[in-house]
Amino acid sequence: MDLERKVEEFKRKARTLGLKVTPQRLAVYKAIAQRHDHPSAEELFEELKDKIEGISLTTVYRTLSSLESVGLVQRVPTLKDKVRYDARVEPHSHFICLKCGRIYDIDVVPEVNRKEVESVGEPLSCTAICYGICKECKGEEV
Amino acid sequence: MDLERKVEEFKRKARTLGLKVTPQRLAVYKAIAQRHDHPSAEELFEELKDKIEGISLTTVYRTLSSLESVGLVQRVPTLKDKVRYDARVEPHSHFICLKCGRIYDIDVVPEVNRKEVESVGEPLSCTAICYGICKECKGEEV
DNA sequence: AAGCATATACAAATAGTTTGCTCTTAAAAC
DNA sequence: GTTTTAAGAGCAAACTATTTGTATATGCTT
Repeated sequence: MDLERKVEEFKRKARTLGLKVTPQRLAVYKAIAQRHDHPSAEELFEELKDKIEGISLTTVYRTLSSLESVGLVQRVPTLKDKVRYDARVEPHSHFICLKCGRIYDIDVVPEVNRKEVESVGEPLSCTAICYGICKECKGEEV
Repeated sequence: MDLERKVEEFKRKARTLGLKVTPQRLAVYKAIAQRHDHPSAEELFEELKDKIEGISLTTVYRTLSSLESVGLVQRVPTLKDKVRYDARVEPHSHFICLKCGRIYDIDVVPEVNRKEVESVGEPLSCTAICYGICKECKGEEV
């Protein structure tokens, strides 16, 4: 889905759900929808602070939290003490590089033993995390 | 594997790897090995501060970090801005309750499309995260 | 038993995130 | 289009999670 369409869908969905479409929110959403590196609030703010006048780190935090609450973005599981977000909300998985820490998207939905999962609770979705060394880092090892 | 044996293995492995076995480290390891709720440093400290004289939060942080570096404990992926640890280092997966946030162990190793993963890098291990509502929370919903 | 490298406690620094309050603005109602 | 108003934004300050500096203490090799 291209950016244009994602943004239109964003506007429509946000308004339907009672979220005002402000320039700041639009900017945050566009920024995150264009990136595939699952940025943190801080990183998004760094990208936007010079481009968008009148945007604060607080707003980025609040925006991400609003968008998350209506399902327009979602958090990605990490090993670090920092929250990262993804505008891609369809089921997919991640590859975490153990060397550089980068998180890549992978188009994979894991197969798991349903019985085992259901022994704990009712599953709604399932994602995989693969740990390894990314090609970028492999290249540097030479 | 029972606790006794895990602790012996811990002592042996730690010393081999150049980590001194101190009362604090032993206490932290025992505490985390007995729990299955993937505690944070703070939570372990809360559990230990009255039982073990002379243990500080700083030590718990440094201990976890040392143990992690030699593979005696590992971090568990979360959505929060807080690091959680697991003394169970064999491959397994997790179930995260979307209501209470608890993280359960599940004995599952996900099947994923290897080709897709390898397009990003060289995978070393793979784990699944299932999101849903745990039985505990289901029970309360009545 | 002694020596030394490593670990510990404490306090202070840093990083990430949230909150309170006042001012502003998107968008619904007119 | 203007008005109205509930929701959003900015700033500063509070809070929570984690790390670091430094002086003292202690496992463990010899």
